[in-house]
Order: sequence, then C-alpha cells, then structure tokens
Amino acid sequence: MTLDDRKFMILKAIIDDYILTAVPVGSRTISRKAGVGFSPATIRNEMSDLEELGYLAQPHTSAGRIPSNKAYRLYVDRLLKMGGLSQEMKMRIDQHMNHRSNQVEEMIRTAASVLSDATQYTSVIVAPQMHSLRIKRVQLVPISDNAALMVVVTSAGIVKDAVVRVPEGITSEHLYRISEMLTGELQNHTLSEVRQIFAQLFRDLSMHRRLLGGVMSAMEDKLMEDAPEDIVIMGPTKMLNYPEYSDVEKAKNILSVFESRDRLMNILKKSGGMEISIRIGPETGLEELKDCSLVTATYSVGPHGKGTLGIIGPTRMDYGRVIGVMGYMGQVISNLLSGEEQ
Amino acid sequence: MTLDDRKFMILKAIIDDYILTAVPVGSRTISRKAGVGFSPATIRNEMSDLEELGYLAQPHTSAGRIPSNKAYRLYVDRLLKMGGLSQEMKMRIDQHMNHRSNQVEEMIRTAASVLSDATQYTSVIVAPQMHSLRIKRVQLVPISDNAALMVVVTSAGIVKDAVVRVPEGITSEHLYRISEMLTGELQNHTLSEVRQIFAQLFRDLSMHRRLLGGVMSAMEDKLMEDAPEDIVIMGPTKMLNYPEYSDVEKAKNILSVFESRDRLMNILKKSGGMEISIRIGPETGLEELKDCSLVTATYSVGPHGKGTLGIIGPTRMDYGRVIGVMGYMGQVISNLLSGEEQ
DNA sequence: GTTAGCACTCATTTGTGGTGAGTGCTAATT
DNA sequence: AATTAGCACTCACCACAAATGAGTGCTAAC
Repeated sequence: MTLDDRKFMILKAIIDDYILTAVPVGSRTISRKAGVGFSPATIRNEMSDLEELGYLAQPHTSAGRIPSNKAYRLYVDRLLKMGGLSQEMKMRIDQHMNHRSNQVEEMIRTAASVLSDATQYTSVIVAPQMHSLRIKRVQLVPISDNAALMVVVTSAGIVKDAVVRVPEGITSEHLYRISEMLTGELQNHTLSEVRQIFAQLFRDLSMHRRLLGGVMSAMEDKLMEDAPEDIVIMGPTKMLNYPEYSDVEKAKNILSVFESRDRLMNILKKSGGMEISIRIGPETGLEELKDCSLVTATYSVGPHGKGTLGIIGPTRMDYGRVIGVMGYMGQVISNLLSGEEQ
Repeated sequence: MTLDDRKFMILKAIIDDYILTAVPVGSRTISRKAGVGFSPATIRNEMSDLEELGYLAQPHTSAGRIPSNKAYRLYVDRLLKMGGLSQEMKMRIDQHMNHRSNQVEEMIRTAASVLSDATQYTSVIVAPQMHSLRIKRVQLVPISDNAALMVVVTSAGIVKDAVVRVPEGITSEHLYRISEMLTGELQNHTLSEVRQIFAQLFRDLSMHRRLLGGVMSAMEDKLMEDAPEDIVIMGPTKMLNYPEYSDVEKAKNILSVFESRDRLMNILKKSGGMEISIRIGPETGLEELKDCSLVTATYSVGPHGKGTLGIIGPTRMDYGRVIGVMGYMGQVISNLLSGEEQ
C-alpha cells in the first residue's frame, strides 16, 4: 500500500482540522468538507489505510483519528516549500519593529514580543553569539581601586561587559592607554581569536601580564559562555490557552522548561544554521516537550554573527502561519542588526 | 463581644491548620489538637463568635471555616513582632549566597533563586533604584561614528549604560577627556542631582553643548526609568504547586502578573521604606492578586541606595517562614552590596 | 461554662442508564 | 473494481439520583 494523492489529500484535511479544533476528527467531518467528493465510508477505508501506514492514530475505538508525529513531519516538509506570509501580517510586524531602538537588548525583547503576539505561541530569542562577532573596541572603565569594567563593543553595536581585577592603584589614564592598545590589537578579530593574539602580546611585552591575563580570561570565560540573560522568553503562559495543557500537571511540566534557561539554550543551539528548522515532539530533544513542536529560524548579524529565534507550541500548531512569521521575522531582525552597522 | 485569649488561640489554630492544608477546618480538627482542652461543641460556639467578628468565613453551611483577610492581618501583625529564622535555614542561605560574584546582576539572580527555593513561593527582586545611588564614574565608549556608550558606575559597583549620539567624527581621545571631566563634575552626586550640575556646566562652557545635552537626557531618561531587566522573577510556576491554582484559568490569571513587569514593578515600589511589608489580598493593589499575599522587604546599598525583594504566594502562605527568610535575605543582600563598596 | 446528642445541610462520590459520535464490516450499487 | 448504504458495536460523556460523610446549629443535660 502506498500514499497516493487522494490519501495525502485526506490526511492534509485531517491535519488541518485537527490543528484548528484539537478534537479527533471523524470520517463524516472530512466527507462534508468542500472539495471532498466521497462518502464517510470511503473516507473511513482510507483512514484505516492511513492508520496502518502510521500517519493516524485513534485515542480509543469510537473516537475519530488524530495525526501522528510522522504525519506532521510529512505535512511540514511539503509546507516548507511554500512559505509566504500575508501582506497584512508583514505590515503589522513592520509597524511594531520599526522602533529602531539602538539598544540591541531592547530590540530583541520587542522582537520576541511581536513574535509571540503574531503566532500566539511562546517565543524565544537568543542574543547573537559573541564568538562569531568582530570586536570593534575594548575599553576598561575603573569601578574601584582594584577592579575595572571591561566593555567590549562588537561590529553589530552589541555591547558586553565583565569585571576584571586590575593592579591596585592603577590610574584611569593608564587604563585608557591600555584600552587603546587593546583596541588596536583586537579590532576586527573575533572572540575566538583573542587567545592567539594575546599569546603574541605576551611575547612582545612583559608589562601588565597579570592585567592582560585577566582581560583575556574574562573575554574567554564571561563573554563567550552563554549567560541566562542572553535568552529572552516571551509569553510562556500562551501555552495555557491550548486545551492540551488544561491540566495543571501538564501545564507545570511545560512551563518548567521556560524556567531552566540553560536546557532551553542547549536545544536551541542544536538547530544548526538551517534557515528554518522544525522539530516535532521527541525531535525537540527535551522530554517535557514530547507533545510540543519547536520551530526555529536563524538571523544573522553582519556577515558572520548568528542568533536564533524560535517558538514553542503544541505539535498541532499552525505550521503554515508560524513558518511564514518566523521566516519574515528572521529577515527583519537580520536587517535591523546588520543595517545599524557601518 | 471581644476577642479574648481563648478566641485568639482558636483562631491561630485554625489559621495554622488552613495554611498547612488549604482545606476548610472543622471544630473536631481543632478540638483534637494537643493543647486544646475543649470539645468540638465549645469550639463551634467560639467559631460562631469569630465568624460574627469577621475573622472566619464559611464556604457553605456544611463546610468548616476558613480565615478571612482580616484574620490573616491579625495573625501577621502578631507574628511580625517575633520573626527569627532557624540556624539551619540561615546556614543554607549563606551557603548559596557566599558566591560573591562581582556582577550585581548575577548576585540578584542567585538571591531570587535562593529566595524562591527557601520559601517555595515565587520571588521577585528589584535591582537597586539608580536615582539614590552616587555616581563614581562616567565614561563614554565610542561604538560607532556617531554614537557612544555611556557607562555610569555607581557607588555599589552597579553599572548602567545607555547609548548617546555624539558629533560625527569625534575621537576616542576626545571622548575620554570629556569622560574625565564629567566624572570630576558628577562624582559623588546622585542621578537626581545631575540636572542642576549640568545647568551649571552649560553656563560655564559653551563647547559640546549638544553632546552634553545628550548625556544628560540619557541619564535622566534611560538610566532613571525602570527597565524590564531591572526586575528578576524566579519560580513563577511554584504557584501551580498550590491547590488554589489547580484550575488553569486561575493559574493563567496569576501567571499573567509575572508577564507584565511594569505593573509588578509599580506595586513593588509602593512598599515604601518599611523593613518588612505584608500585603494581603486586595492590599496588594492588583486585581489578579486578590487571593494572594505579597511580602516585601527592603535591602540597602550603602547609606542611600534601596532595592526591594518580595515573594508572592496564596493568602494562606506560611507567613512565619516567609517573614524569617525575607528579613534575613534582606540583610544578606545589603551586606553583599554594601560590603563590596570601598 | 462546657459538652453530649441530634437533626439538618450540602459538597463529593458512586452508580446507572441514555446519547451520540464514531468505527469496522458486509452487501448492494455504480 | 471502486464506492457507498446499512447496521451492529464501542465507548467517552452527560445527566441524574442515591449514598456518604464531614461539618454545622441548637437544645438540653452535666
């Protein structure tokens, strides 16, 4: 037995209906649909076949069918080739995003907010990963007798800081000179390259070894590791709007994911560089999300920087809409972040 | 009729039991308790009186009694005079807080985490309010041709930044000079005072009026207004562990509070300078929290800076434990933030 | 002042039959 | 050979009723 056109058409109708209602769909429902010229009995036969093929499942004997993860996979793969988003939605997004705040952090918050609003699912955005960005400036700002704030400005106007120990009593002027020197040395390099450059520096000059060592390890440890504030989550409670989580135990289960940012960060990182990645159920990589889907997209910052945006919702999510919105948002964010650069 | 000692004793027993079980408590339950030498009938008479006095309510005729907000108020006011926390708990807190991270933001995150863990309720901590802190240093770090990052370091090692426009083509050296000058002028003043100082500056020198104006308004607008990242919320889903929110609609209602940080910030600010403030039900000031209580404490940063920590839970929360933990955490945070200062 | 006794209330649980959406199978129809 | 009408069967869900039991208020006895 094979999945011919008619079977696929019926499967699609079932998925569409189930996405809308979250209720197992029966043969009559499909038969009544416009464009389907078959009686419930015929549909039933086909459904039975689809079940055997692993695309449908029955919660219990006298209920309708629900799509399996395999069905969603098929559905999504065909859908991905289309994409596209209504002009109206694009305008709505543009309107909220034309904000042009010059603080990246703030822009990302708005973006996450817009994303969650447009899709009605929980959104997640990961700030650009530092290691691929090019350093534009390093400056040490004294904050106490023996500590300074190291401010690193990168190509996208993204600013990160970390505290470094400095020799007791060093003057602000002195720190400024060192900053200028560091800026000169590190400019246009990525964070991943700093180690080599410092190695060179250490060879060339013996002064300030302790200080420079501190700066280097701060760059490698504090700036490159992912901090909890690098991920912004918007609208976690949107999950509760869907009947699959009307049970508090299930709700707790899902919401707990949003409380452990590190685990979330981990699975988001795994989406690779794909333009749009869709992971269904167990593919998400988290036990708690086994009944959810994760759709991620990548945005870029200049020629090298990358970041991830994603939404999480029930497996029966409105993939069509989500794919459209995600693709467009990815572009918008990329433009905003790369455009600001000069 | 008056609230004599016996009535209070019974009321306390009822509250204690209700806090533990969330189930309306009956006369038999109280009668059986050790230390109570009366039969259910006697308790019933007293309960009837307590109801008339407004301290108890009955969900329906054949159910036990539950404490009213007025009862909690009384209970809490007497409890507040005692306070105190077990040595064991103190040690547990110390252990987690001895971290001594030099990033304030990170410390606040851990503190909120510990707070939520120790109380088993949702915790909220507001970063120190800038306007009361004294400026230690101002530095402008160039980030592009026409923009700089203004980094402001305050007495507690708390660092804030904002982007300011700068005249096209100004050199890094020049910005450094201006920073030094600004630091000299603004040092040891609070943000609320900058306006006056700038007025003076404007009178004395006519150069860089645009730039200085930009710096001033950035200080007043960006640094003083409260940003969403100034408030950290930990363990919102802890709410779902309590039976009063086992209904998803109610859960959604409560959790929505944690999604509008501005509103939360507003009510937190209202706790005034009280060492510990307890707001029960409608006193919280948010419709959604009418069945919750909000316990806040103030921590101090140096002699002037102030911030707020709080926990939110059902009105039948374990006030004894919460008050103890809050009081102690307030001290610990104050010490950490004021101790680092030199 | 306290308590035993008792009738009463009412949310909750348990049981029961009815309803209806849905299925699978078979035989008739196209 | 494919489609469909017909029919017996399944089973979640609903409504209703009866049983249960925790709790009350009141009264009379201690």
